[in-house]
Amino acid sequence: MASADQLGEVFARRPKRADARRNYDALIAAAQEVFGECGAGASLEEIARRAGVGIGTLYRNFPKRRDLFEAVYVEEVRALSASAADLADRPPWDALVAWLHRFVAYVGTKRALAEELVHDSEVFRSCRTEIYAAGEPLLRRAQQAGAARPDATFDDVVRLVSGIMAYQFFEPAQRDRVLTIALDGLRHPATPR
Amino acid sequence: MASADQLGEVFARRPKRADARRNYDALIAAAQEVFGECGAGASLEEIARRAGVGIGTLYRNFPKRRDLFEAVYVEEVRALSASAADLADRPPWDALVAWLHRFVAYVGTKRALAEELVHDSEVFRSCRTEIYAAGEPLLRRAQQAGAARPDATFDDVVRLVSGIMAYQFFEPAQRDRVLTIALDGLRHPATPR
DNA sequence: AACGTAGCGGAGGGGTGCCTCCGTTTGCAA
DNA sequence: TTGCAAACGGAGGCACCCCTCCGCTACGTT
Repeated sequence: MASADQLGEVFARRPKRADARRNYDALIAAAQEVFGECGAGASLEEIARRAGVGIGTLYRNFPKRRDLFEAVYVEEVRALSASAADLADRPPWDALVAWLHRFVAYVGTKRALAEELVHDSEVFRSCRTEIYAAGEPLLRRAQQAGAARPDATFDDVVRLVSGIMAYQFFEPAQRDRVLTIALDGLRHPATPR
Repeated sequence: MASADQLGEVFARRPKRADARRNYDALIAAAQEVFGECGAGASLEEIARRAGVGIGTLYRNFPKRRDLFEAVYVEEVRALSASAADLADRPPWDALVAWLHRFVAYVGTKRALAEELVHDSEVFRSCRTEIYAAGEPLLRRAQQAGAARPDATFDDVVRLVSGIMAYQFFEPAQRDRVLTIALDGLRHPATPR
């Protein structure tokens, strides 16, 4: 499967020597932080600084800015994709909603990166495939059970939810209220009107 | 009213001499473009370049980056706020939906700016007030007519819609489909479940 | 038509980030 | 323990951006 290959390939770039791997991981963690705070244009030197390594080390591991994006991105996708498996035994609608809740955590960091990567990246496409492979069955199951409207595609749902969550909510209560409204729209059958 | 004062004040900064006003307007138009493309961190020199004026002219009109943000922002709010009046004679639900459609155009540019301005800006607060004054009656009217669920606040609706629209949709058809799902959630009475 | 001044533009100094290159350090295999 | 290849780090050259300053331009008034 193409997607697994791509993700595995990125993962395999991880260096083998102990100190090198430590630095590599520190860089990804720092990048996750800094990209989250400053967006995709964040300073690479700041990332190296925060990871406690020299700028040269950053460039050896990630020769291009995009390489760092991809590594961070893949890291998050792995976690998200893995979490879909736990939900198989829940009722269809609940499983979908629960997974979407995990999805939003991932969207938080993603926003800035995605805009950068979306243009043309094999890795981005693979990640997309990976996520869709994890989430789409949940939607289909909910639709077959009559819990979700049949005219929504999984892509629609992703955009619906991620858009809402990209906004900062100062009150968690409001975030849940807004998500509820959106999910009510998803739950009901196609608008009769 | 505080909000009108604030917006008027920004508007009054517009210079009087013909050539100066031309430049001022060109700068705002260019800024709208460039901020839209590059986000809030866009290069001011690029903006001046694209407006066809010297960098000095930019700085005379907008001494601080924030001043330019505010001017762009106010410009959009004026247009949006004005457009609410046209909708008074439409049926409640249709009026709300129509206004929200105009709202999304405004959100496009806003995204990056808002994050910058939200921190502490009198102007930002005024604009918020202005928009809410324009849109909230539309929601209330729809609620009173039984077309919109009563437990949604206007703030909820704003976040719901702006979040969705902040995403880039390559296909307009999909954008409409997603918006329909969300608005269906808004239309139906509170989830019985 | 003539003039005073508001407005113009862009050179230039200071700062920051990008990326390369190479002398030094260090993990690990023998 | 020793040796060497892999990995490190940061100095430095280049590019771009921010913002100020001042000699020049041209608008609008009289």
